[in-house]
Amino acid sequence: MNKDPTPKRGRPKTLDRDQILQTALLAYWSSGPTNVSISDICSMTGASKPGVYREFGSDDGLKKSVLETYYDLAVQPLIDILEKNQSTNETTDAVIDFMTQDREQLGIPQGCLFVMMRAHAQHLGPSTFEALQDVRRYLFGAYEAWIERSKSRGEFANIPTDIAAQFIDAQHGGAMRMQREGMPNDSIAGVLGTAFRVLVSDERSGARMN
Amino acid sequence: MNKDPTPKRGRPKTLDRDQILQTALLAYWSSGPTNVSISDICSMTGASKPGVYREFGSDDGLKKSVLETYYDLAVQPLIDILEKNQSTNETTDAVIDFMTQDREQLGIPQGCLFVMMRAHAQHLGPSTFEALQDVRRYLFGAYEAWIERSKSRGEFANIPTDIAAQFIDAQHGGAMRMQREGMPNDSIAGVLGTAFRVLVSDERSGARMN
DNA sequence: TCATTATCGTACTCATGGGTATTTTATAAT
DNA sequence: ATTATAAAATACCCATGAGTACGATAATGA
Repeated sequence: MNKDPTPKRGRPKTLDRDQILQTALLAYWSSGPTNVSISDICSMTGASKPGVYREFGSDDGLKKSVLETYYDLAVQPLIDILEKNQSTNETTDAVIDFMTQDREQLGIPQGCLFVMMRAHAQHLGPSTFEALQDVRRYLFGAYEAWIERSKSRGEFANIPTDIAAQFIDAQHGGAMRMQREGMPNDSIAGVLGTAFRVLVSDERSGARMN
Repeated sequence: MNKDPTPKRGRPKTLDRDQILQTALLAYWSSGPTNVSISDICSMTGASKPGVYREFGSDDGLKKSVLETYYDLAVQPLIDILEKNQSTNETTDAVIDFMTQDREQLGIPQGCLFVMMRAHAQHLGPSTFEALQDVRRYLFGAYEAWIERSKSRGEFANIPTDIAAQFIDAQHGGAMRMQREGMPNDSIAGVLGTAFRVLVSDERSGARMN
């Protein structure tokens, strides 16, 4: 991959930043962001503690970088679904499918690291907290833009945009918690289907009566 | 109150169990159940560490007792609202009012200890976890009984009872998270009002179009 | 008065976890 | 070859937090 375009002085780096990020991401995601220590990550990756600190500065710095990685991996795809210009019903269906994918089959942990980090925000350092707020802003921006577009097509119920965005966020958080608590994905999809029915404008409701 | 009906042998107990429970309850509730140590509680109450361990056995035992206290204080009142035989719309309004009370004014912390403990379940000991499952069962029992009663009066939408119960639980969790994140109570009430609209049977909907 | 009983609280142990001081080693530039 | 540079890792520091050993103390009962 990286053919060292500018060979640097000093001892060459052997620490694998990406491997640490991936390992930490999976560990935080499956065990909870506050249940994995730097030492744990070191023993999982074979890296040394000072190596990790040289690369990420602190626990806070590592968590922040992991959250950024997670954003690209799992949040942006959700935003992409919202930005694909489908009908409101098609979008809600696609969002439900996305949230209730079979994680076992995909080899990724249950739940959502972003949602977990929000629940543990008190335990996180300042830069992770900042990154968390950024992700929140991006996501709400995407929700609100989607809602506005839906409204302009007359496909959205008469709900203030900010309230509707909060509502969607709450359903997402609830679904991710249910998934972590072991609820089957089709039950979660049932709850989400019920919830999202409220978003569709009254003339069009009944289109999804599963 | 307690006039020592059977004066016991040995040095009389000076440790104030109730004071510790109340202090721990408030501390867990406002700072998060995993952000308060036994030592913290000792310095807040003036109790000694061995005293606390004599009384509650362990950190886990204390948290379990606190959760039981919290149940009586904040969960049972919600169940009481559900069991008061009002119309479905009256009940949802009462539930929304209950969830969006001005906590500042009442002198109690934002959010819900039960919801927080669920989010931090991985950090809790086995007996607290058991108690948590008990509370969950009681609450879901109350949700489902209320839904069934509503359905028998023809006031409830055509949603499977278990799915509807999960939906209500998700709205509760979302509302409590919003409150902790500083969202104003009337906005939270707006989200809840939107959400609960889906529960009312179609013939009757429109009764609450705030 | 003296034994018995049960609680009290100081002062510990032990493990964990974030973070670092220090020495060693591998490279590039002179 | 020698010097400068940057990264490597061992072995530590320090704070915190759960949990306890143990001697002191305050009551009852004989």
